[in-house]
Amino acid sequence: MSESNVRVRIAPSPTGAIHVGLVRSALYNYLFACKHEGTFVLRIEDTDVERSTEKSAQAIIKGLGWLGITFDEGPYYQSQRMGIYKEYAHQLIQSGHAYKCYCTPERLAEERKKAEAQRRAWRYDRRCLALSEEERKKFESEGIKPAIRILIPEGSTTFTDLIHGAITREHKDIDDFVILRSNGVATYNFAVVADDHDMEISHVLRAVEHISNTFKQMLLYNAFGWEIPQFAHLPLILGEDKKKLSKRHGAMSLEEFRAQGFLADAMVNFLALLGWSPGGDREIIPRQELVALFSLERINTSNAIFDMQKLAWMNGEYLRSLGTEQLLAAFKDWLEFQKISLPSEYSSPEFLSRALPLIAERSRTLAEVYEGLLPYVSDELTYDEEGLNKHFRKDPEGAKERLNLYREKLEALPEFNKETAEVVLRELVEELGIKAGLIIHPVRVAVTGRTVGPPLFDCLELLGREKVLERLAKLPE
RNA sequence: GGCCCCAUCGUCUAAUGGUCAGGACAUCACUCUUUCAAGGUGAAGAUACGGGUUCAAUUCCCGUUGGGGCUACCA
Repeated sequence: MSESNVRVRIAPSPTGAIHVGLVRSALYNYLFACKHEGTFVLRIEDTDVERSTEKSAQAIIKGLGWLGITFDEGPYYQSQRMGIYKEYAHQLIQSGHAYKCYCTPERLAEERKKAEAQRRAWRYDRRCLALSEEERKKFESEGIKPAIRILIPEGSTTFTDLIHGAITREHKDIDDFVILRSNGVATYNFAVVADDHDMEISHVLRAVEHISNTFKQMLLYNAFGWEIPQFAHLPLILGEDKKKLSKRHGAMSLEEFRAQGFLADAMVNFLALLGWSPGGDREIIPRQELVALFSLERINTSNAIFDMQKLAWMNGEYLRSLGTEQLLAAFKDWLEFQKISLPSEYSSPEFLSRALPLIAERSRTLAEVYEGLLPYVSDELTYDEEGLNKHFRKDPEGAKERLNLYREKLEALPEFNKETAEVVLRELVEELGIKAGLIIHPVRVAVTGRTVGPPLFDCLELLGREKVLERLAKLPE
C-alpha cells in the first residue's frame, strides 16, 4: 500500500457521551491521515439498535469538529448495510468457510458454565459442523433459526503490528465465533471486516484492546481472500486509579471538558502527547507541527494515566498565549456552550477586552475566567470569610476609617482611573504613616469580595468610580 | 483458568550497549510582588525483581512479580 493511498477510519458506537479514549484514537487517525494526505472515514457502528441514537452520532461529529478533527468521508452507518453482511456471510457458507449452527444460547451458556467450573477453556464444540441435511431440516421445521459460524482452520496467525511488532496466536485458542446472529444481524468482528474491506481501509489505528479481535478479523479476511490492512494498536488511557477509563471516572467526556472551559487546541496538544512523543523536550506543540511530526513509530507501547493537573497547566499556557480578540472569541463560545448570558452592559467587547486579559492571566480554564469575572459583572458580592477575618474583624473601626478616607479622595478626584486612584492612595498612606497594604487589602475585599485577583488599581478602573464608591460605602461586617 | 499486551521519578515522557539517566506536570523552598497567578532560581524524586549475553545492560534474551486487555448470537 503506497502512502498516498492512506485511508483510515474511526468507528464509534453512538451510545452516549464522547469518551476521551475515542477522541485520542480519532486524533491519531486524523494526524496520520493529514500527514500522509490520506482519507479519514467516519463509520457509525449502530447495529445495537437499543442503545444507538442519531443524536449521539451527531454529537460525535460536532464534538470532534470542535477540536478541529474533521472527516473526509462518511458518516457511513452500519445499520444501512445489514443486507450486505448477510450476503457476505452466505458467501462464506458457499465457499466452506462458515457453517450454520442451531445450538441454543441456553445450551452454549450451560456448556460454558460447566467448563468454567472445571477451570477448563471452552471452545464451541462444532456440534453443528457435520449436521446431515435431514437433521438440518428437522431444526428448521421446529422453527429454529440458525446462526452462522466461521470455521477456524488449523494453524496459527501472525501479524506485524506497527507499534508492537509481530504478534502470534494459535488457532486452537480461537472459537468458531458467530458471524451472523440467528436474527440475521452481523456481529461486530464480521461487520468490521466487511466495512473495512468495502471502504478500502489501509491502516487500522485502534485501541490495544482489539488485538485479540485482530486475529479473528484476519481469519475472515483470509476466508474471503481479501487484502488485509495494516494494524496499529494504541495504548489505553487509564484513570487516576490506573483503571480503564469508564463512567466511574465521571468528568471524562468531551462535553464535560468543554464545559469546564478547556480549549480545543490545548486538548489536542495534551491528547497527542498522551501515548506519543516527538522525541526531545517539547511539550507545547501547535497543531500544524503535530501533523508534521506525527509518526506511528513513536507511539508508546504502554498505557498512560490521564493527568488532569497537567491538562490544566497546559490549558493555562494556551489561555495566556491567546490574543485579546481570540480570548474574547473563546470566552463567548464558552458562554454560549454553557448557555450563560452576561448582563448587556458587560457583554460589550469594549468592557470584555479590558477585563478578560487581566483575569485570564490568573486562570487555567474559561470556567475560572468566568468565575473571576463575576465580581465585576454582578451586583451581588459575596465576601470571602478569610478576607473579612484578616482585614476587617481584627480592627473594624480602623479599617472603616481608612477606607472612608480613601473613598473621599476617590470621590474628589477630577478624573478617575487606575493611575489617579493609585496616586491618592499613596498620598493617603503617606499622610497616615502606614503601610500601603493596610488600605490595599481591605479595599480589595470591599470592592471585589475577594482576597485575590488582578492588581487593585486595575480592579478599581474596571469597576468604575460609581461602583467603587458604592461598595466602599457599604462595608462588609 | 486460557491466550495476548505492557513495565524509566507520584504522573506524562526523553535517552544510550559506556550519560551526573534529561525535560514537563505535581510537591517543597527561595525570589519577584499590594493579593493571586505568571516568571526566575533551587531541592527532592525513577530504570519493578531475579538470572543470563557482554569488557560494559536501564537498553538485548529468559524467568518472576505487578498492571491491563480479550476469552458472548456486546461493541
